[in-house]
Amino acid sequence: MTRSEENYIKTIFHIGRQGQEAVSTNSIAEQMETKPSSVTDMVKKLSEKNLVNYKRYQGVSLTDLGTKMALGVIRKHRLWEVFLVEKLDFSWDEVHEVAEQLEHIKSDKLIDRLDRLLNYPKYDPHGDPIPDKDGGFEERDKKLLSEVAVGEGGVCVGVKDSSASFLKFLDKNNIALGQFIQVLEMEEFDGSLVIGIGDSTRQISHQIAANLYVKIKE
Amino acid sequence: MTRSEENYIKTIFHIGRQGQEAVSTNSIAEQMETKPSSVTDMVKKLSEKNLVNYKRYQGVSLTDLGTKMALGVIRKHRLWEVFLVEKLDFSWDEVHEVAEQLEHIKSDKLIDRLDRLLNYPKYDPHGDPIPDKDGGFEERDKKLLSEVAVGEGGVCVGVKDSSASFLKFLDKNNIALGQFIQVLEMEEFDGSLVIGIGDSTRQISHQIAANLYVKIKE
DNA sequence: ACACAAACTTAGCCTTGCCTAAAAATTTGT
DNA sequence: ACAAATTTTTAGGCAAGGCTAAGTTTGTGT
Repeated sequence: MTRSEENYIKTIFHIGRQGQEAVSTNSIAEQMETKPSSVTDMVKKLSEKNLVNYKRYQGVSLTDLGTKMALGVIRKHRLWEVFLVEKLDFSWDEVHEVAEQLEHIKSDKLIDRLDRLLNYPKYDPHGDPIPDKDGGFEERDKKLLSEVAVGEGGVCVGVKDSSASFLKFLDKNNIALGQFIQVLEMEEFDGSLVIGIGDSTRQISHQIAANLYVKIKE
Repeated sequence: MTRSEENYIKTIFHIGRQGQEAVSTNSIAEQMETKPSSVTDMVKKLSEKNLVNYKRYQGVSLTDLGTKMALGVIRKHRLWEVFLVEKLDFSWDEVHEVAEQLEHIKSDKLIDRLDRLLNYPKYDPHGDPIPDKDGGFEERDKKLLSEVAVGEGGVCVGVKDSSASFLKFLDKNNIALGQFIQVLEMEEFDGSLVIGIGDSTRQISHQIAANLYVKIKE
């Protein structure tokens, strides 16, 4: 697979995750910052290589082979992200861009050894699961903070939006994975929350809460 | 610079090192396993970008800017090689291929942090010097084993040929960087040597000796 | 000195991956 | 149900980086 093919497959996988339907040409184009006509071209090529199912005007979905390839690229991406944070002290808002490049390096041995060096991590710095060698992975049992009942709380285990700006906001407000967050109040009017982190409390907008995943303590 | 441009610049640098003359189109083509006509095309492009000096039919040489770029790529290549050996337990015959891919990753922060992780190494696993951030590097004071006088010896500090087959041969014969090698005898007829390594002695061909660098003990 | 070989360049073509403009299919609103 | 809006595809082009075949230029041998 070429670098470009890998990027398409990966994008189709990501779009396909939220909504089992066939993925539309336009959504792929938008996500990849390219034009729909380019997507059509590539999708035909991927279809010939048996990586996607494609019928004109009907959108695409990954074949089993395509899914396996996508998981391979995602595994690499996320392992490199862990490497950058754990070994090179990158912050979690800096890793994506570089990992986008590193994910295309072709060497099974490299990625297996990297996995070992990092001690077989299960989640990347944003809390997303890292597929294993065979493509298996377990999504963590988690909930958006915006859906947690007042009075309850949980450990922060991931972010939905992993844009640099959101991640930087979290850093500024001392919110990080592993922290216990408690929902103290919820404002009816705009859905904003008062949350407790450690000894302090903070007010956060609904937007923020709707992009933070927590794991409820049973 | 594109990946391809980087490869050309790097190749021109390497060929230029042994013989200060302008580098010929054919030698570049041969080294890169491409055709001379392709080289001409690319060399024109590099010339327009002020990376090489080029006059039709007269060969090319790197400009200062080109040299700086070449050293940047070589720095990355060699640092990644150290990483692969030191952190991922690759053997020295396996690193080149993967480093050829990794050397094109674009991130200054990445390479500086990698340098730090590896503790600012001065030499790669084959004994070649690693340029620093500004392109400075010191070639080690060294001698080919084939040129060492009988009775003398030195510490093995590098290889001239770093092909996988040669490196594997050295592994098989327990020859590695850092080892003390003594020239015990030299056969007039074919230039082969009897050498001492640790407690044992071995016979090696002139070919082998002419590709091993040692540093003479003063 | 000059013919010929070797080295190099040019011309024209190919593939990949992208683009714009225009046509076709599908979906939507009433 | 059917015209309008939207989505998707097709057609035709472009730049990068390669290739082959056919010139040029340079260098060499006698």
